[in-house]
Amino acid sequence: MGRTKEFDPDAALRRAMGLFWRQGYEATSMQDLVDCLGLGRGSIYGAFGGKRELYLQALRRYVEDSGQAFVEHLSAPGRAFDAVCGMIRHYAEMSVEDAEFKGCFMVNTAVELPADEQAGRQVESSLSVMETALTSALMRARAEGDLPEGRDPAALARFLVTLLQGMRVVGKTRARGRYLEDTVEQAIALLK
Amino acid sequence: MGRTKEFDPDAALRRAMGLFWRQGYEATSMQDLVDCLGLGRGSIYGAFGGKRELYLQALRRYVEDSGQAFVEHLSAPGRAFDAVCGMIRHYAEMSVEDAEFKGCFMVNTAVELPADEQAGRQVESSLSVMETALTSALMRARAEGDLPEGRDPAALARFLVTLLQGMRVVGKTRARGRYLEDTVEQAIALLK
DNA sequence: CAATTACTGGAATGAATGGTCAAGAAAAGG
DNA sequence: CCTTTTCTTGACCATTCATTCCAGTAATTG
Repeated sequence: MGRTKEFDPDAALRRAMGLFWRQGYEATSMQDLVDCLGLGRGSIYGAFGGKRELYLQALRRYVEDSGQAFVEHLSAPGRAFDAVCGMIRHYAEMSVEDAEFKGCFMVNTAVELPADEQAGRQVESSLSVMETALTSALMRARAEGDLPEGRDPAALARFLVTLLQGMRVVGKTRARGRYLEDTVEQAIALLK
Repeated sequence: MGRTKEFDPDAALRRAMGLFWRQGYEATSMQDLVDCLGLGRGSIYGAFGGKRELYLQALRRYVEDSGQAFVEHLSAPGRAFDAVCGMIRHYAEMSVEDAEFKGCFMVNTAVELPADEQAGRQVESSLSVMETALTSALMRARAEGDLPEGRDPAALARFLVTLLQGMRVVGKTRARGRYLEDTVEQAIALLK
């Protein structure tokens, strides 16, 4: 019933995500979104609600997508220990290759909107996914004999979650190269 | 020669710092600043320039003050190793006690304004101060026999800088307690 | 005590903000 | 085909934005 949408809401959400990710919430105006999405204001409000609702939907999408990729990486075939090390290296590579200094959308949100309850819930869910995936990977690594006895996989996982967020912050500075190289090296040394 | 200022520019800058720190750059309006500083618009523009100039001056002040405190903590009398551990614990405590979820003004800036050259320079100078102070503390710790042989103080310092930034990010979430406790514990275990 | 100089506080500015709305267009159901 | 329902477009709204400006005021200098 009724007229069908002319645009792809999924593609529009993806574009909005990129814009919010690059510019942040406050620095992005509805006019920016109109220009970027190629839609009229009315269409955006009709499809997504307001600016904040659009942001939250974009964030949700980011959290789901990146969370899935995170879990997949850590549960890939092969030794879990190598997967964990690979993840740490991957974070450094992502940051160094990030020419736009976008960083991580989730970290950006945690920093810019710490008081927003709904955004906060998504940030915490993202951290939780990382924690769980890392914990189970580290438990597997221990079973595979790659993790020294006496190490607590859950505590180590939370430590790594914190460290990865730090890499995303340092990755937004121009001095990131020096910091990230050594961070990767030292973190991996810790695990051994 | 002319009328003297009725307000204390230093105190005003401090108040502005608190406001930008709490709210971020974009989310803080000149009206907010007028209300918070208790000054007329003209006085603010006359004393500090515009909004961005005021922000940069507030940031500079933060970077200088916190940098000095950082260095002082690490060069206090006593074993350097304990000072480093104390600093890690201090970061966790600061974050947990931060009822307003302000986080670190420098981290907030790095995340919100990664493309601003002047802000970036101050962020990098802040990281550099931390790196230097940690490196020299770790060298002292090694000389005092508290750091295992074969550890590279400079690389370890850069690793710790990254980790501390991560603690500030996680510290802006409501789940910070779990993460920070384990992060402190694991980081100190790494040093031993 | 002038004259000078700089600070003060609020009015005024035009642009930009997020959000609404109505008129028209297009698709689906009957 | 006609009605119904939704979508699209762009004009429109009140509000807020950063900044400028100016008339009034106070302190210092000679």
